[in-house]
Amino acid sequence: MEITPLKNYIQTNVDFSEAELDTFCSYFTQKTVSKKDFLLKQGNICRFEGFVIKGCFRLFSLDKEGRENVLYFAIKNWWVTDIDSFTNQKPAHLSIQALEDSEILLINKTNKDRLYTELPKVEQLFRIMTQKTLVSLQRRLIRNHSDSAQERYDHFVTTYPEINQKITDRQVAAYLGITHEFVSKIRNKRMQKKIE
Amino acid sequence: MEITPLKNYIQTNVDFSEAELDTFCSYFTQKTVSKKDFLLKQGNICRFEGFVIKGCFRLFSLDKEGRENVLYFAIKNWWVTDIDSFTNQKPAHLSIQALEDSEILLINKTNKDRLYTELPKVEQLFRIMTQKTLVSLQRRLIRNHSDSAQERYDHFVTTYPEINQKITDRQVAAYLGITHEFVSKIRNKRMQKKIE
DNA sequence: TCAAAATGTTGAACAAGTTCAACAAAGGAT
DNA sequence: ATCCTTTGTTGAACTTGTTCAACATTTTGA
Repeated sequence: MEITPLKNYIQTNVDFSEAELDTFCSYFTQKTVSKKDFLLKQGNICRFEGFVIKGCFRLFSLDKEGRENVLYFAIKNWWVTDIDSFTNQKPAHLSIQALEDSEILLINKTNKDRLYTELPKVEQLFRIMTQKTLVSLQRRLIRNHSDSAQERYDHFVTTYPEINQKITDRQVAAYLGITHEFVSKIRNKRMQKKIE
Repeated sequence: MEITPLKNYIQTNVDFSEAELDTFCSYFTQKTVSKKDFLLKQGNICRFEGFVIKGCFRLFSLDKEGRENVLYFAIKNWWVTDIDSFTNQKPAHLSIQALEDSEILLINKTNKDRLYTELPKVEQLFRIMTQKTLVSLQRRLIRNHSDSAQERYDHFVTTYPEINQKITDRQVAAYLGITHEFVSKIRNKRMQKKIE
C-alpha cells in the first residue's frame, strides 16, 4: 500500500509522531478504480473518505434539468467524500467518478470514528483541513459573482494546470457553470479578434 | 453578559458538561455594535471570532470594479469571522459590518488557542461547525450554477425569512450576485405578466 | 481495425441579466 | 418639519452567455 503520500500530506498540516502517522495510516485500505467507474452515486450512502494517490476524480451533482454540475476535481493529494452523507450516513447529494484509472486510499466510518477517539490530534487535522477547504470555497463563490466566464476560465487554467491537462473542456465547463460551447469560444479567442 | 444563547448553541452540536460550557463561555466578551459600524475591514487582521446575540451583520468583499459581494448575513446564533485572517493572523479578504444595532460575543486568538488546549472537545465542536458550513456552501455554489436568478431569490426568501426581513433588496442582490434593479424586476413579477 | 460514441468548433437566433438614466418613495439627521 | 441621502421602480438599449444544429475530429470499445 502506498502510504507515503498520505504521511507527507498529514505532516504539512499537523505535528504527528512517526508512530501516530503509522496508526493513522493503518486504518486505510488502497483501492484501484478504473476510468468511468463510480466510487459513489447520488442517493446512496457514502461509506468512505478517500485520499487520492494517482489519477483523477470528479465530484458532481445532477440538477433538475439533468445537467451535471462539478463541485471539484481531485487529483493526487486531494480528498474525496460527500461529507454530509459520510458523517451522518444519509443519502448523498454528490456522485464521485474516476476520469482516469486511479488509485485511492479509503477509510470507512467505523475506522474514522476510532481514529478520532484513539488519536485526538485527528480532530485538529480534519478541522484545519476543513477550514482550508471552506476558505477556498468562499473565495470561489465570490469569484463566481465578480468575474466573467473568460476570467473564471483563465483563473482555473492557471491555478490548476495539472488538473486542466487531465480533463475535457466539457468537464471544465461543468465546473465553471457555463456551456461547453462557450468554453470553446473562449479558448479560441475569436470573439476577441472580432472586436479588434 | 448574555451567555445563554451561546450555551444553547454549543449543546446542539457537542456534548459538554455544565462546567465545560462555563469554561468555554468565560473566554468571550460581549460587545455592542452600532448600525453601520465595522467589526472588520478588508486588509486589516481579524482579531476575533464572534457569536451574534442580537441584530444583523453582513460579511462582504469588494471586487476590482468596486462592487460589494456579500458572502453571507449573520443574525442571532450565527458566527462571524474571516477564518483565514483570524487563524493565520494575516490581512482579511472580508469586511464585517453591522446592518442594525447589534450585540455580539467575541473571543480573541490567544483565548481561542487556550480553549483548544484546555478543552480538547472544542476541536470537535469547531470541526463539526466548519463541516456544516462547508456543506451548505457547497450546495449554494451548485445552486448558483443550476438555478436562475428568480429561483435563487425565491430560495433565499423562503430559507431565510428572518434575514430577508432585516435587509434591503440591494443587500439581497449583493448576496445573490445580481443587480438590485433585477431584484426589483423579479419581486414585482411584471416580467412574468408580460409573458402571460 | 473499424464503427460508434464522445468531444470540440462554429454560426445564427435567442434569453437572461446588465447598464444607464430618470423619477418616486422612504428614512435619517438636525 | 425639512433637507439630504438611500432605496426602490421602470424602461430602453445593450452585453454576456445559451440553445440548437450541423459538421469535423478524436477516442473508445468490440
